Amino acid sequence: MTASLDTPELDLSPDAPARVAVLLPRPLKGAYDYLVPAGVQLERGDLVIVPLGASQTIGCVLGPASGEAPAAKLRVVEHVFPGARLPENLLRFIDWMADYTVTPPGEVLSLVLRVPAALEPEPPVVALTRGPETPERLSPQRERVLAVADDGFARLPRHLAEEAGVTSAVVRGLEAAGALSPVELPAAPAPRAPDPDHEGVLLTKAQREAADALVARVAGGFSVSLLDGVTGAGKTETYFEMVAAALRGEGQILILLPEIALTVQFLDRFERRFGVRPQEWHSDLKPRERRRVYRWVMEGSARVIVGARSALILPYANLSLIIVDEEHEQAFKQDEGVIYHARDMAVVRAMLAEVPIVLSSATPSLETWVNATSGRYHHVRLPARHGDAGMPAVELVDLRAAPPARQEWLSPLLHLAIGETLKQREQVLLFLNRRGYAPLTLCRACGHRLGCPHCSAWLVEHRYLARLKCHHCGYDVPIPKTCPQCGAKETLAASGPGVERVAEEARAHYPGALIAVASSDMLRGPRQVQAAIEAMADGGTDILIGTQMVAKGHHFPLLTLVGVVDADIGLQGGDPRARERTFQLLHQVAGRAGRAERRGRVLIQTTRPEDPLMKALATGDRDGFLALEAEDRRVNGFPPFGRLAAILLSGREEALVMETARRLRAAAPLSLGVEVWGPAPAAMARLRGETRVRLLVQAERRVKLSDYIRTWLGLVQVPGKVRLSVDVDPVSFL
DNA sequence: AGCACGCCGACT
DNA sequence: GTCGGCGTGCTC
Repeated sequence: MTASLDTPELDLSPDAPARVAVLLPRPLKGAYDYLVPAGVQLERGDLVIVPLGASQTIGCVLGPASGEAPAAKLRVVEHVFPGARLPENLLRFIDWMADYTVTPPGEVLSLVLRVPAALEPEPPVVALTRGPETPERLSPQRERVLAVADDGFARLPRHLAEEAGVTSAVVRGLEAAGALSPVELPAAPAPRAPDPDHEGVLLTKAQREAADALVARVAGGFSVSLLDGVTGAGKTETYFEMVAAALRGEGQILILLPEIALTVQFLDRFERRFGVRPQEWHSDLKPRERRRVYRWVMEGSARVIVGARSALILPYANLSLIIVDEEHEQAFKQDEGVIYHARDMAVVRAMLAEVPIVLSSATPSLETWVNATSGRYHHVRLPARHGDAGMPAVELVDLRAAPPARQEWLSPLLHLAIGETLKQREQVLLFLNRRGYAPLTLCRACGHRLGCPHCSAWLVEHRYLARLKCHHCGYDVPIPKTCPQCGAKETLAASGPGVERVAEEARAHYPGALIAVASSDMLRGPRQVQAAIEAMADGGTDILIGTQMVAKGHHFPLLTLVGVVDADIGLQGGDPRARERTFQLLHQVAGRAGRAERRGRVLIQTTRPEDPLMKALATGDRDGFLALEAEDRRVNGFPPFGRLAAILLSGREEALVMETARRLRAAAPLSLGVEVWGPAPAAMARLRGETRVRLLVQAERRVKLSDYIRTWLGLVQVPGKVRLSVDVDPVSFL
């Protein structure tokens, strides 16, 4: 409940009202000062309502006022939320994150205080029971309602009306007449805590050892562990033992997952192990659920929270363990608003809360791997399960030596393998990370290429929908009959393959086979995705052609052949991190082939089989690949051996954006160990009609990059029409 | 983030 | 002659 605080008389006596600094959830420079009403004691972390301009806002007390604001401006704190105090380690985390990401602290606070309604008491749910009165004349409708209500049970008005087959107006009328009485239903009880001993688990010896190593960190203060094991080695079961150990103690456990799409299976597994579902936190929660979970998080009664990256910034009353599953996933990077990497910030949060954190992956990010091999992180390895056929046989297919037929994309070798696999009545997965039919359409008469009018991107043909689409802004037009440049008829030709086009090729070659395409635009919504996955798992599909949505998670027992149609996608452009991403993705895709009893086979089509990345995929030498990449990064001063930040300028007026970028570049202070590159067109130089230019700051590890950037940006006036965003540790280097 | 103030185009 | 476009600046 909010305690109302009356506005005191202006007090000029020696014991004038205290002043506090209140951080507001807005991108303001710093905290604002407010007066504290007499008799009220405010502590750091208290949540309050304060006046701001014409309205009110929630805020968080940081401590004594700075005293910089002129006394005449000061206004008085209006309300305080009792029992809603942000813990000190969260306040320090907000500060740390704001500093590191070059964001106003108030903007970070706004991430924490996204659910102000959770601070109010939950609105009671009112049900109706039979009341003392009985109206003299009863309509048939009213009689039916009372007949239902006569059993004495309390019902929601909506349910009562439904059961009696009347409108809610009848129910309201009876309530007004006293024939029905309102009763408040008790608030939802706090969630049942997961039971660490719900189900005994049988772990292999290796899993037991790994679990013991993790359990030993519980309650031992801050530590970082990398749980490193191939898909199927049992990483989840292993860290569940650590969760169990933490549950036996006090405190809350946060499990971060890269995306909510994977959580359904995860929640099932959790429930099997611990008897109840954990609390979920993601963007799809309904407002009421969101309020509840938030409150339980703040009270400490939610013991285990599973969520996407935003779950990191909830006000846990007593955090005791953080787990980041699939830590290498890019989905942990938030790239709008406050730009941060949830995995990195999770490590900081663990440090400030003095609790252990586990990063789990089969293909760790280079940063994490370097930290683990250098001894900064504990490296807990989980070998493949005994008796598992393990990684499939991976072969590289040199597209230069044995190219596909003209206007086809599957090489003779791959076709041979597909034929053999189908003959064995086993399944094939063809992986191509390109939606649609063709990534480019060009005119054979004049050479014109069809691009998006708003973005610097080609329009992608979707033949199934008979449309051209921009995959970056949603621009979408029917496929034109004539060339928009020269007007020639029937000269537009598809260039390059997308999944639909590979499906066309497969249909032509294997007329009897059941062929399905899995890409986000062919499967609308989770239900269709689930159906496609089930069809594949049940053997109802012979050849599945899919984008990266088929790369992860799903187990297809009959799938023994994986063909990577073009392994070179993503390696163009020269972004050093693209290599790491490509390895992770293809390694993951390769892991779909084969299971316990049948060894899988993977054919990777590439024009560069001599590339160490491709060789490492073929030999399964992940650590060798990472070591090479790490060396390359070290030599070039790239992360994690150096620091990077990207500064993105965007706006509708190209000339102004360019001019501002050049001015900004010219103003960059000279500093030892810091280099500024650019301005250069951003990866997507035009996006949704805006010009985007970027500057890159590269610094030695010892340099405090955020300080440098803050100083620098303070020197330049950026016009309002130009948006500027800072991305510290960008995921893409270019 | 909201919200008010302030200078240039299409309307009663 | 006004109504209103959103660019700019402020909120303790």
